[in-house]
Amino acid sequence: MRMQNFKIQSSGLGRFFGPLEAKIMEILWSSDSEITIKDVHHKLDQEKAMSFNTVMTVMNRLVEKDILQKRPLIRSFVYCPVMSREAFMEAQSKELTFDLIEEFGSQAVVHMVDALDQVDPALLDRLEQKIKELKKDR
Amino acid sequence: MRMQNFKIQSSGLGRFFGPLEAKIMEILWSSDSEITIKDVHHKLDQEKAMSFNTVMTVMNRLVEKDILQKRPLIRSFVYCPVMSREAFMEAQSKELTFDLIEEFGSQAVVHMVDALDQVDPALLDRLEQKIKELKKDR
DNA sequence: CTTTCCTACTACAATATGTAGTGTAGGGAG
DNA sequence: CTCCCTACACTACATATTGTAGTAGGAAAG
Repeated sequence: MRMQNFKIQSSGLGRFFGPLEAKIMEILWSSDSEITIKDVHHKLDQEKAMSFNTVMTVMNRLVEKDILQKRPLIRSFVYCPVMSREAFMEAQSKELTFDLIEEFGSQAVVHMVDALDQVDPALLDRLEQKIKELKKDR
Repeated sequence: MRMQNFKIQSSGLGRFFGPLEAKIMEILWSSDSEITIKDVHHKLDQEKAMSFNTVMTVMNRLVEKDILQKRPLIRSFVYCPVMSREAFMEAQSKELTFDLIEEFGSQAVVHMVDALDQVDPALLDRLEQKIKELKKDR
């Protein structure tokens, strides 16, 4: 699974997926086990009328992109995410953090401190601690 | 100017622009003053044959996206970036760092330490110092 | 054997980007 | 004063991504 874009304007899953894709992933990750298109369609259809085929197309595209797996079952298929939501978020966080530092280097460092301070100052302490831990292990 | 995407797979300006857009911005930012489509086309054309109109279209799209400015001159137009390359990178770095922390919170913090350590350990010291500075000012 | 249902295939719209042709207006050459 | 050249505007087409959905086919169920 290889994400292409981090959308700057969006938030949450919308940063990585289209709007419908995001809703579908939300449903997949919320359901504990494997799930059929029918199930997903049923949930989406309650919010907004939508063709079964629309859901199927998008889900199969997610399979092509290695974000979902598709397994044949009796007379049907079941779908499930290749990664858990947590693993996905973890992987993206890692990838993006690396990219950010590769791309912007020390510029990013300055902004990190500001950003952490504004979003949640407690994270600053956490970061300071993490740095100390790493240095101690040397 | 509002960028939409940060492309995870690319690097440099290619993270924010299409391939041709990136080359054009490269040229614009390399030239110290205002520049015509003709100039840009001339430079690009040496690498790879390309229509004047292709360059014009892409440059005018960049104007629509508020990335370039276009000023009428005698019998022609001159183009220049709305922001310097430095300002652009600075703005993107800031935006993305904020987004990253908003989106991933403490998860990002953990990855930051790892990423900094791998990309350039000296940045870790810089970060530690920055945190101390901020805390002292309280 | 027919109906129902799921899936595959196909198709179309909108947006983003790369690519380029045609049309046009106005300044400069003769 | 007329004609041409050039730079620009407008239009068009290709590919990719995403949302949307119709149609057709096959298999199961009755």
